[in-house]
Amino acid sequence: MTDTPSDTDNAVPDVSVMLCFSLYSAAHAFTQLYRPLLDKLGLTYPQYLVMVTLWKRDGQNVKELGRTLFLDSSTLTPLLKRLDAGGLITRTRNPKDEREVIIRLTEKGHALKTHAADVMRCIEEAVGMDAEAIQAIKASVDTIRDKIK
Amino acid sequence: MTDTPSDTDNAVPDVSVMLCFSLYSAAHAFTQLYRPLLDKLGLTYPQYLVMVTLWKRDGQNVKELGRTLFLDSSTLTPLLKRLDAGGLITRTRNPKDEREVIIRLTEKGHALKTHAADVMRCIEEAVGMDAEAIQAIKASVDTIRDKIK
DNA sequence: CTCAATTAAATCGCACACAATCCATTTGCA
DNA sequence: TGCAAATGGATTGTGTGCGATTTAATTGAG
Repeated sequence: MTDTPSDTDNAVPDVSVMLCFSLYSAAHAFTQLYRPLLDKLGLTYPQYLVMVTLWKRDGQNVKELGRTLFLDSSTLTPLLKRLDAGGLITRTRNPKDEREVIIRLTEKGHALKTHAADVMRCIEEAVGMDAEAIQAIKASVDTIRDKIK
Repeated sequence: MTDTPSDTDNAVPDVSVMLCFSLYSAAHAFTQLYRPLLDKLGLTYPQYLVMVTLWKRDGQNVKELGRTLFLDSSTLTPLLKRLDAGGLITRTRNPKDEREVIIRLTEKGHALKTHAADVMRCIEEAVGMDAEAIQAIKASVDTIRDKIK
């Protein structure tokens, strides 16, 4: 029996060497970074992602939003209800196909886009890397995500 | 008014160009990849991270686990209670400092380590990249996480 | 034309995350 | 020594995520 300090087992990988943990903890760190900024807009981070998606293209249904964000209706429906309750969006059935629910920005929801520009600037500043370096990392991460999806 | 297809606003960034979204979606993709493998062990992904940490070094308190995993007691306490209920760990106050709760693997918790090796092999195979490429990406992601922490 | 298969949302149950707060123990300084 | 500050966990409340199931609308094969 070798007596190592604090019972360390060197045959077992630490979480710190696992790529999945890097992504897990980095994603959480970003959520934390966004939180104080988004608090001012009354949004959570996933709600912000939905708003960004709608600012880009208004009038999408739940399925389309889900394809973009990799989320399904069991996550989106309650989230969208909260945005609705906050007066940022409306949810109406598509008359052409009553199965679909079309999400549309309200005036208030549209107006919030102005403040979002500040948020993005703050994030860029916090990351503090040039656009090329960021895009290179992003491309690598996307490659892995698409491989395991 | 330019009439673009589907009301697309090109002045707004899509989530697909945001690094934070890449990390967010890649982290979720990993959780999905792990799920069927961990289901066989009766673990969730965060529970697995705790077990990996304990397999590496047994007998840590909640604070230490939290520092490693970037989680606090409000997340860890309920999670550890579930591992306790599942017979994988024990939770006992430190007699030297009654504020601390020491987490120790049970026989059953220790035994699970054997199966974990299979899990890791499956994950590596699914990612399908050489160790060097993975470590390069991991290093970049860690750099960003540490910058924004 | 009809009814079974498919599709889109919603619902339910469980397990994270995390801010805010509370409680018990320990520490440290006046 | 005594007591306020600090520390480690636990608790509460809100908001995701997601598997499994349900409901309603549409589609398509016979």
